[in-house]
Parts: sequence; structure tokens; C-alpha cells
Amino acid sequence: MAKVEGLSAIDAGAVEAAQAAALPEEHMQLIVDTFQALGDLTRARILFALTKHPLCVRDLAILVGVSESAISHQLRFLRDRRLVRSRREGNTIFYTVDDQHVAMLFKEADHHVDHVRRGLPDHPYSGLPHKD
Amino acid sequence: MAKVEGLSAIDAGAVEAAQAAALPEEHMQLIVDTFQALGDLTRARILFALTKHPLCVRDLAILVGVSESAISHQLRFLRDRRLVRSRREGNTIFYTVDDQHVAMLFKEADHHVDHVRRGLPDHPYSGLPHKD
DNA sequence: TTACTATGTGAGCATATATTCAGATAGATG
DNA sequence: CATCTATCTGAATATATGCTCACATAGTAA
Repeated sequence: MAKVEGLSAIDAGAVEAAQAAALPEEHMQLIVDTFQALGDLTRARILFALTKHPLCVRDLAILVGVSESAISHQLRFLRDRRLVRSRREGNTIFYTVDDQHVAMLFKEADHHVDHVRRGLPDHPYSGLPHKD
Repeated sequence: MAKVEGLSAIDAGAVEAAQAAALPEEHMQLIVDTFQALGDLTRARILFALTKHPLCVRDLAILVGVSESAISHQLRFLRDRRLVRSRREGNTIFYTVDDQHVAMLFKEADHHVDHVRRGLPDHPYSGLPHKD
């Protein structure tokens, strides 16, 4: 019975199959949260760097090119979602990413970007508007 | 020479190593764009379903539970970034995801979520605010 | 042609989000 | 103690974003 607000399905079987294959709401939300965390240039740079070696707030600010405050806000965001860990060393606090899945996500996205670039005439998304 | 706006590095060597390992701005931006596309519940549901079988706009609207217009807007977004393709069949248009990297990204994010959940006392992010 | 169906589009709105600013906190040092 | 350093935080702001609404377009069928 694939119906919602009066809309009736064109291929009801396909809709029911998709509904059956769908992930539980809460689980999908956590996955989306993960992607969202990676979907910001500042956070992505932070995470990518931290998958290679630990860095403190100050050095992340220099590396990424934004204020220490901005870095700190983003680190709290990432800490709350367990994407980074921190360890204190005297007065400075070092952040790390010890979850290998984060590095894997970068690698897969990298492959995707290459894949898209290869199939196409020109760079970015070969000039946005695209049919077919 | 790791300096930016008067800030001097705490561990200059680490900053320079990170700078050397960093991805080119434009490339990282495309990776971020990919994550951003996946970092929305509506788009994630669309993409996840389409990695399994083609669906038309109407059926996606029913499946995801939003208006056909909203689906259409998101499909344009995804089409422009080459994350979905469309093929016309009479009056209805079927969308697909033929890039296996998209499915891999979901799988990796899924693993990450499991990893986070396992290491922790309670569910979501065990109640956001978190140190260490 | 006209009518119908499926999808696409632009404008407007309401919410989300990333940064800055000013100040607070925690540890180190004199 | 006071001072400095590194980090953190809340409020405010400016921008980005997702949806709705009304209408446009493309194909089908009478």
C-alpha cells in the first residue's frame, strides 16, 4: 500500500521493495550526521589532517587558515560526534582521529570525484546544469 | 614558515608536514561537495534507494515522504553533481545511481556509526557534550 | 486542438549553520 | 599571589539551505 497524502505509486512494487530495503530512521540519521560533519571545508581539512597526525588548536588554525575560535567551535562539534579525541599535554591540547573509517571515507569520496571527473569533458561538474 | 596573521605555530614541523600532505584546494572542495550531498536526510534516502533500483520522481516522493517538488529540486542538485542519472520512459523519468562509490560511502559511514555506538554507554552520541 | 500526467523551475520563507567578537576558563610560570 | 598562554564558550550576525507554492514544460492521449 504505497500511498502518502493521496499520491499513488507509479510502480508500487518498486516502492515497497525500497521501503523494505531502507535503513531505520535513526540509523540513517546517524549516517547522515557523519556525512554532514565531513561536508564542510573547514571540518574536512581538520579531519583530513588529523587522520595523519595529531595537531593542537593553534596549529590547526594556522593550517586551515581560520581563527582559533572557529577551530575550537568545530572541534567541539566533531568531539560531540566522536569524530575526534583530545589529549592534554601541559597547556596545549592535541586532537586526533583514531577511527580508520574516516580515512576510508575520504578515500572513497576521492575515488568518486575521480570517477566523475573522468567521465566528463570539463572540470568542476563540467559547468553545473546537466541533463541525462 | 608556518605563520598566518601573526599566529606562530606551536609545532611548526607538524604544520608543515600537514600542509605538504593536504589535498589541493579544488580537489578537497569536490570531496566536500560529495559529503555535503550525502549530508541531508532527504538526499541520503533518495541516493540510498537509487543504489538499489531505479525510481521515478513520484515514487521517490512516496518513499521519502516529501513533496514531488522537493524531490525534483533535490534530484536537480544531485544530477548537477553527477550523483544520479535520469532516463525517460514515456512520461515518467527514472533516476539511477550507477557509481558504486556512493554505495561504498554508505557502507563506510555505516561502519563508522557502528564503531561509535560500540565504544559507548548510550545511543545517539551518548548525549552530546563530550570531552576527551 | 484540448486535456491530462509527470516532472521541472523560480521566488519567497523559515530554519540551520559557520564565523566573529568579547570574554571566560584552565594550566603553567614567575 | 599575578600573569601569561592555550583553549573554550555564548551571543550575534550573515549566509546557506530545504521546502512550499504557483506556475511552466514535455510527453501522452482523446
